[in-house]
Amino acid sequence: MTSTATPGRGRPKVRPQALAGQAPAGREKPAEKEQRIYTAIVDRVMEQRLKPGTRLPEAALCELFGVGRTLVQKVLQRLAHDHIVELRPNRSAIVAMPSREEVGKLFEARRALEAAVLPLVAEHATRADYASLRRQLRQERDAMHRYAQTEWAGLASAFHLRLGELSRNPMLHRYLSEIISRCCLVVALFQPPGNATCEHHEHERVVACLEAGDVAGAQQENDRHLRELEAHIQLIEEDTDQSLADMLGLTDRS
Amino acid sequence: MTSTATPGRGRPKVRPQALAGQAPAGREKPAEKEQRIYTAIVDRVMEQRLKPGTRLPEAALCELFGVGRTLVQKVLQRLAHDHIVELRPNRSAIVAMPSREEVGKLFEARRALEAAVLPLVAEHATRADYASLRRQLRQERDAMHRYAQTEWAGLASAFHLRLGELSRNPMLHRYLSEIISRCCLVVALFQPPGNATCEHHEHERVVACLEAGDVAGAQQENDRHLRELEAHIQLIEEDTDQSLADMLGLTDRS
DNA sequence: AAACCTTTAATTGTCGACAAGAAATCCCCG
DNA sequence: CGGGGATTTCTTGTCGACAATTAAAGGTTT
Repeated sequence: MTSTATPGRGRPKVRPQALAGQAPAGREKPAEKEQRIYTAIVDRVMEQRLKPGTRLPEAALCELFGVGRTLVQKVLQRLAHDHIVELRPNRSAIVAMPSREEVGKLFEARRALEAAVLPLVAEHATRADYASLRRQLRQERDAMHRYAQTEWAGLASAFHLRLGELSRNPMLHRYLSEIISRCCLVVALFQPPGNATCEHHEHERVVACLEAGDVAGAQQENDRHLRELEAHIQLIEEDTDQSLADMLGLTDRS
Repeated sequence: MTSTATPGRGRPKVRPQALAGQAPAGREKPAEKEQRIYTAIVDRVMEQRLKPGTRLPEAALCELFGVGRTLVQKVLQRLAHDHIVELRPNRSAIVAMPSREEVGKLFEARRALEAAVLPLVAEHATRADYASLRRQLRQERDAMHRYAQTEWAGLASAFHLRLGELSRNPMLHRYLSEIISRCCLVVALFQPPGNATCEHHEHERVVACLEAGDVAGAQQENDRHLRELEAHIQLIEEDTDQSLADMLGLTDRS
C-alpha cells in the first residue's frame, strides 16, 4: 500500500494540478477552435504571462482548452513554424528563447523587410490610410501615458504591423507580422519591468516622410528607429547576462 | 448480391486503385520520415509530375508512403503553410493553384525581398562566395544547353536561392526560399512544355555589379530580370487560360 | 426533361490507446 | 560522501476508430 508519507522509488508522482481552464461549452466551428487556442497562446506570450522557457505540455493544454491532443499538436506545429515556441523531439514544447545571435539576425531581417515594405506603402496608400495611421499614432501617444509597459507593448508594434498591412501585399504582411511577433518575444525575454523605450515621435516622423512622398527619408528614419530599439535591447541583455552568470554559481569573489 | 454489372444506387464504389508505393522497409528516425514525405511531394510538384489542382487524399498518401494519417496530415499542414498545397475544410487537399492576382503579388514580394537581400549579400560575401557563385553560373549555362526545361527549372532558381543563402540571414533566406518555391509552382501552372526563358546573362550581370560593389546597380539589374520573367509568365497565362477552360469541360481526372 | 430528393461511398476532423523515449528520484556501492 | 544504475512517472510519437461532412450518382416528381 502506498501511503502519502512514502516517497516511493522512482520519479515522484505529481499533484493532479487542478488547472482552472475556461472551456467555452458552447459548440464552435472546428476552424475557430484551432484559432482560439493559437491566439490565446500568442496573446499570453505577448503579455509576458507566458515567459520564454516555460514548458507547454500537451496534456495540460488539452485540459485547459478542452480539446484532444491532435488539435493541440496542430497548434504547436504552427507556433513552432512561427518561432513562437520551440519543439524538441520527445520533450515538452517550450516558449522560444532566441539566442543573442538570432536576435541580431532577427532585427537585421526586420530592418531589411520594413525598408522593402515602405516603397509599397507609399505606392498604395490613400488619403484615408494616412488618416488612419495618424489616428493610430494619437491612440499610441495616449496609451503611452495611461497604461503600463506590459499592456502597451502590443500597441507599440501595432504601428509597424499596420505598415505591413498597408503594403497591400499578403506575403510581405505575413512575414513582417511573424518577425514583429518574434521581436515582441525578445522584448519579453530581455526587458525588465517598467521600461518603455519606443519613442512615438519617430513613428510620426516616418509617417510625415511617407506622406510627403519622401520614401528614402522614411526608410532612413525607420531604420534608425529600429536600430535604436535594438541597441536598447542589447544593452539590457548585457545586464541580465551578467546576473545569469552569477546565478549559475560563478560568483568569483575570493 | 451486388454483381459487377449492377450499377448500384448511390455513389459508385471506386476501384481499389493499386497505388504502387515505395515504402523503405528499413526503420528510420521519426524526423526523417516526415521530411521524406515532404520533400517527395515538393519534388514532384517542382517536376510538374504533380500538376496544380491534383487531389491529394490522405488515405492514398498513407498507402504510398506507408505511414499513418497523423504524419500525412502534419506534412500537409506544412505544405499548406508554404502554399504548396491548398487545404479546404472537409475536402481533399489539392496542389495549389494561385490566382492571377496572387501571382502578381507573389512577384512583387519577390522583387522587394531580393532587393532587400542584395545589400546584405554584398556586405557579407567573401571572395570564395563570389567564386562559388561564378561556378554556379557556369553550371547553369552548361545545363541550359544539355537538359530539357523541366529538369532545368531547379537550376535556374538555384541562383536566386543561393543569393538568399549568401545573405547569411536565416529568416530572409527562408522567406525567399518559400517565395521562389511558389514561383516554380506558378511556372508549372502556366508554362507550356519546352519554353526556357531565363537568360543567365542577367544573372551574370547581377554578380558583376555585386562584385564591383555597386549594390544599387545589382538591385536594378535583378529587378529588371524578375520583371521580365513575370512578363513572360503573364503572356503565357493568356494562352493557357483558354486551353484550361477547355480542359475543365472534358477531363476531370488524369 | 429539369429540378429536387435519397442513397451510398469517399474523405476529413477528432479522439483516445498504446508504445517508446526522456526525466526525476532513490538506492546501492565504491 | 559522491556517482552510477534502477525504477517509476511523465511526455511525446504514431496509429486506427468513430463521427461528421461532402461528393456523386440514381430515382422521383412536376
